Amino acid sequence: MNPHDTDSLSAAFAALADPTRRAILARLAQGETSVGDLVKPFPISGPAISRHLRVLENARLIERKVDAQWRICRLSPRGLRVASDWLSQSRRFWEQSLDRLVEVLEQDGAGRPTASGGARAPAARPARSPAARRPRSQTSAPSTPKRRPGKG
Amino acid sequence: MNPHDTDSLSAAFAALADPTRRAILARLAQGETSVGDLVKPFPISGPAISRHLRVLENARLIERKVDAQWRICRLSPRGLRVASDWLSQSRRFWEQSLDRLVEVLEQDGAGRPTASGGARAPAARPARSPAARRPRSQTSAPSTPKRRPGKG
DNA sequence: CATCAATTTAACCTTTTGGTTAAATGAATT
DNA sequence: AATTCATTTAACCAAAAGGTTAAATTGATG
Repeated sequence: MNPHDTDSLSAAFAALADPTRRAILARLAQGETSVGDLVKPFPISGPAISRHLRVLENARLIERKVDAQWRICRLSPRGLRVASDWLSQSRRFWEQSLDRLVEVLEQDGAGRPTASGGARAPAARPARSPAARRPRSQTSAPSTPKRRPGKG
Repeated sequence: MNPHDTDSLSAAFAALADPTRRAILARLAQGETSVGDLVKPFPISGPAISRHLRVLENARLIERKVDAQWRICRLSPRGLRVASDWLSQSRRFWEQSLDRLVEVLEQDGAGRPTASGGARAPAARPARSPAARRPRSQTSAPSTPKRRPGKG
């Protein structure tokens, strides 16, 4: 997850988050088409579709070529691959994480994480122990301001 | 693509489109955590994170359980699976489509879609009247024949 | 019970998004 | 040159998104 990828990932997911755009992509999966033909099946105006297409293009999900006065749109594998790769990798990773979690929960339901070996699944959590649960007097610093620092 | 799936797909992709939320997910992949701990690494306020968490929850990407005054967040496989499945399926489909397209382009540049098995890749194009408007050979004839959109 | 601590809700603000219609651009036809 | 068609840009608007601070809520504790 380089900062570079972050950007294009965001663009790809944002583009995919819109049903109209997904429908456009589905249509393009059947073959390249002109903008005008893409407009037809939708109840929204040409300019609206034009902007959806720009979003898809910026996300590298489609490409356009010029054919006289027509702009022919077709799928582009790039953006899709970026998103797909991120997702499948994440999923694999998360599922490992979830597996570890399940393991831990099964083998000791009372739930003290055993910070070593088993799993760091239940990782950071307010330390709650049989004997101790004091969010207040952890050390001797009771002067915590109620208001969060924040900025203006 | 039922309307039901459409909705949750949109939610999942929209949730994934934000880098902060992806960072939260990455953090949760290392183990469940309290909201407070999730806030720490980010330069934004608690309420902001809280809202990100709600978005993730609505997208079924995380779940929360209550532990005293803490809300413990953990990954949820559902939303991720929805998005991942959609993407990998789409990708497979699109790649077939792109393959067919390449095939067509390679085997006959003049573009006879061969509506049979070959590809309906160049599918819908501005269908003009049969003999209407052919682009009379433009001044600087490019190598790729400027056949008018619409079947060749 | 008073109070602290963790989190959410409320109210507000600014930017982005998705839509509209009207005008502009560019290519092809006449 | 004028017209027509395909598409984009411009200007505008309403709703959504993401952020902030202040206040409310809920649980634990002395």
